[in-house]
Amino acid sequence: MRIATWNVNSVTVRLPRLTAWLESTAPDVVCLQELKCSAEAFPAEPLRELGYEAVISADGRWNGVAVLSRVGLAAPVTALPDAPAYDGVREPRAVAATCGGIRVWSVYVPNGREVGHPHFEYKLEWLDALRKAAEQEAGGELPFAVLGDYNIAPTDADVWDRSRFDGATHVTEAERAALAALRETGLADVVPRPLKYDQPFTYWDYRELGFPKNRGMRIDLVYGNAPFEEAVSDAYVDREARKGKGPSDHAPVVVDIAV
DNA sequence: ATGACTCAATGTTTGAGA
Repeated sequence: MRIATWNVNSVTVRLPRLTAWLESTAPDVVCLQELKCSAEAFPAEPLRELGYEAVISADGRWNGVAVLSRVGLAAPVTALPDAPAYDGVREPRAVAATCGGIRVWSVYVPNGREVGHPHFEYKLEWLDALRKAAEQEAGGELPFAVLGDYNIAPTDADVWDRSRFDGATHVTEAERAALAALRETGLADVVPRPLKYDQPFTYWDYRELGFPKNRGMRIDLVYGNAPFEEAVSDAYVDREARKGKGPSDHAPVVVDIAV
């Protein structure tokens, strides 16, 4: 089975690239983030024509997540239990489903904006809610993984120049401690191989030639439990999908698993 | 070449992304 995660930065704008990528890559399950559309505007029909069912959580302008599957969608969940609200709103940042014998969550972790900003506290609280949800599922026999845009670089090697990140979000001890707590539920970081260069970056800023200069970050992660991790046969970042006209600023992470 | 930001709505500017 082939499973992928991709922050598409607007599923409506990216639809032509998404459908072409689905046809060329042929994943069985895809976790999407940053749909940036209402539930009504989600392009369910063109995806169905390619054989994919979808479970989504979306409410308009920002955020929005989905799981696409062509191997079944069972036991869908469309919100993270006990997720904190921000400005009084519970944002659509997590969905789950069981697809072909694998339990997956698609997550879009809050950005945090700046250290000390209320959004940063929100990020940490949201990650704690995710940890509690993972505790319920990570210990089972079923292959289980939380895939998505975590907005955290797990190590200093996961950013292109650590000295540029002093005082910034995405690299702090508090954020990395939240990731460590998530791993302690029984999950491991499935690190993909890069197709070029040494580091498997998954995001490059649109500005200032970020991609051509490979000024990237690894912030799109696959956290799998033992049955999942032990079945992984390959994992890579599809940087080809970041090239050309009109890409997302994130590249997909693709995992092949012997299930 | 991989090329100098992009997206959606609050819409001709703003907020967010990271």
